[in-house]
Amino acid sequence: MTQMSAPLAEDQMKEWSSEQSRLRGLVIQHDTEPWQQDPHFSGLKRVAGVDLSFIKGDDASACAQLVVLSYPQLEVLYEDSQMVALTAPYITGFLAFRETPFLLEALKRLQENKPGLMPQVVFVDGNGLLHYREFGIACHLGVLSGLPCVGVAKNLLNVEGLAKNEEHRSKIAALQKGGDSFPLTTSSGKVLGKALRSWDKSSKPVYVSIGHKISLDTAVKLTHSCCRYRVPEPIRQADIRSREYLRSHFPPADT
DNA sequence: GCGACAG
DNA sequence: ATCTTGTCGC
Repeated sequence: MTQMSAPLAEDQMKEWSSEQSRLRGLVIQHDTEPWQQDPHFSGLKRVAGVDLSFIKGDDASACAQLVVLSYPQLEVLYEDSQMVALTAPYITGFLAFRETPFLLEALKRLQENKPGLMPQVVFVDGNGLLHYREFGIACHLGVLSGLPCVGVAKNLLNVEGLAKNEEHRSKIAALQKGGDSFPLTTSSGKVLGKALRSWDKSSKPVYVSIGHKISLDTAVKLTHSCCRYRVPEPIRQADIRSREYLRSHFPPADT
């Protein structure tokens, strides 16, 4: 009889690593949709954002959020908040194994309840190809859902020589206005993403990378076009609404 | 060995 | 991710 046992953390990470390497080959790094070819993204009507928010002392309970916004108006057309019980811990490089299952469930609910509102592209809070094994959560969600995805991280993941060193800070300082960007090139010369000044009033950039079914330049341009503030509106709305859900359903513990 | 490390 | 108010500036 085959015995199953909870793998040690290190073995679990090895399994996850090979899973990421396997799925990495399924990522499509070019524009596959008609609207992506158009200078003004004509034909793009719905963009989504996903995020998970947690309660302070509980890292196992979270509110999984999916929002669909109109484009280019960026008004919320659909919202889904769902409390979920996470099983996987947060380990840098393996964020997808912790959060993706619940994001896929949210997309599934959308498909069943409002199929007409299925998004044409999903913004994910985190990285895509800008990852240790070039398969961050944006790629993971993209490959498993089949939807075009863009990864937008608020902090730089230190992969293959990328770091917030002097040279990096210098390049950031050179970003003059919203829309300006520079490539994030690894020590081996590969471009894994771009640092983007998402709007005029932010000195701190966001890190954009390919998730699935979109080119890097299109992802950067689209991200900029979805920014009212530093963080793309779809992700920002998902964050705001999931936190609001927690505030109203799980009031801070009193004395 | 030490530090760094998406959310 | 989360703990946290006001404050300075456009």
